Amino acid sequence: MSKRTGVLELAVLGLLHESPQHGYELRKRLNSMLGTFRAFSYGSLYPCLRDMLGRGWITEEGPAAAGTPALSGKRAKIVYRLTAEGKEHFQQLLTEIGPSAWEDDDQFGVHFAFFARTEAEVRMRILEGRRRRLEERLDYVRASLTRTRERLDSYTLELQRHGLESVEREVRWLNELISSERAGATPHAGESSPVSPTETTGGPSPAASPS
Amino acid sequence: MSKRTGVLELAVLGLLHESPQHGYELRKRLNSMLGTFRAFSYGSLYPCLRDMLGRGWITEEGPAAAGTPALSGKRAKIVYRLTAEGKEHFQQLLTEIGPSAWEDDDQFGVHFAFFARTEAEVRMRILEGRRRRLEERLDYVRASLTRTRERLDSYTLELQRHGLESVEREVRWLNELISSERAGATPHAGESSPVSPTETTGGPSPAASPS
DNA sequence: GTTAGCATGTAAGGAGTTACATGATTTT
DNA sequence: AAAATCATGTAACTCCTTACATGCTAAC
Repeated sequence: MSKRTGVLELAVLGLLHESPQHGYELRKRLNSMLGTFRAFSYGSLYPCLRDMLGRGWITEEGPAAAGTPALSGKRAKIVYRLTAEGKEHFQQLLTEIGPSAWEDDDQFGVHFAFFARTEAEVRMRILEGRRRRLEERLDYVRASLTRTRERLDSYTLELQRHGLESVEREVRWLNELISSERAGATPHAGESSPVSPTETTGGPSPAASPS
Repeated sequence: MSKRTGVLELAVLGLLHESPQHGYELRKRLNSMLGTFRAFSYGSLYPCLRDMLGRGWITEEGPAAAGTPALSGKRAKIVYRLTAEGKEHFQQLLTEIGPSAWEDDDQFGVHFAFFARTEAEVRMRILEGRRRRLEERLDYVRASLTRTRERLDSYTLELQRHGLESVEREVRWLNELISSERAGATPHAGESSPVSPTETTGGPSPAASPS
């Protein structure tokens, strides 16, 4: 009984919620959705699918059954489809959020990726929890930095500075998101929001290295 | 034969290179040095120390032996000290860098933290390797983004944008560092170079803009 | 004299990767 | 028909965390 409480499961549930897929495609969509944020390998995906199958959240369809028509020739091997239990479990995971949804970088990232399916109230809780968490981290690191500044060489100091700025940027990003959420009930719910290619959009970006 | 090729070992070697310490203190210095970048627990530190002991890179001194005088009452339990082999191994790790030194976020971060002890040529190799790696990632993600943009909701898109900007920012940071290195800002090359505790140290600090 | 922090450890396990093994289908 | 890519999977291993167990010492 492996526990599988990881991010992968949530991500797979979310992707299969959109449409049934087979493993190979799933992995590509997964890594493409998460962008620079994270990447998974087959060695974790397939065992995860097997587990989810065992729990009844998904079913698999062999190559014989042709469910969806209008698909070009490509007949994939095994198509995984979300069950009713799977959908329910997904919604539960999205709603019953704990601190890990903002404490853990990965968890937060995946939760954020599915914000379009998340209730506004829950979104706000996650964004604010995340912001609080990062501000605590900033306080702590800044404090220990002022205590030990003189003992650090300039490269280490530079690493610290860059790290701090990364986190500060993420906080600013969260601030904007939170304002946006408060202002427009659901600012972007629809399609094709223009990602402004405006040259200088400030420049957030924390990412840096997750812990 | 546990392999222990991780970042922890390198970091511990580097910290013990400065001065002998006991585990508890080591862990605090570790997490304070790495700042927002990373954190370790005792559950990984102590086994690591045990391993390094077995390999002869460090020795342990019980509370009986009072090596350094002029220490206030605080008699710590076990003090770990780097051996000659340990020092050699550390220098080797810093010099014989492979791609993992720039592919892996953690590895890069810890290597960077010890740049003050790293040869200028090796520093440059790591910085440029890292930059190339990030630019490849940018290309890849940007390409797959333009292919699948319309299929993503606005939150997912926002996550992508934020991630991309994060990486772009790190590339700019690397650019500044590389320029700075080329300009010959090498602050210290040899042994026991005094790190000036000057408040607003110019140092090798590439960022013209003060934080 | 009890809470808080210092100090050292271990067992169990979580979450994933790498490298391998295997075969089908498309492209060149 | 060879090469590339699609597609599925497994075994072994890495590296670290959590939770626990245990005591010492300083502060209130």
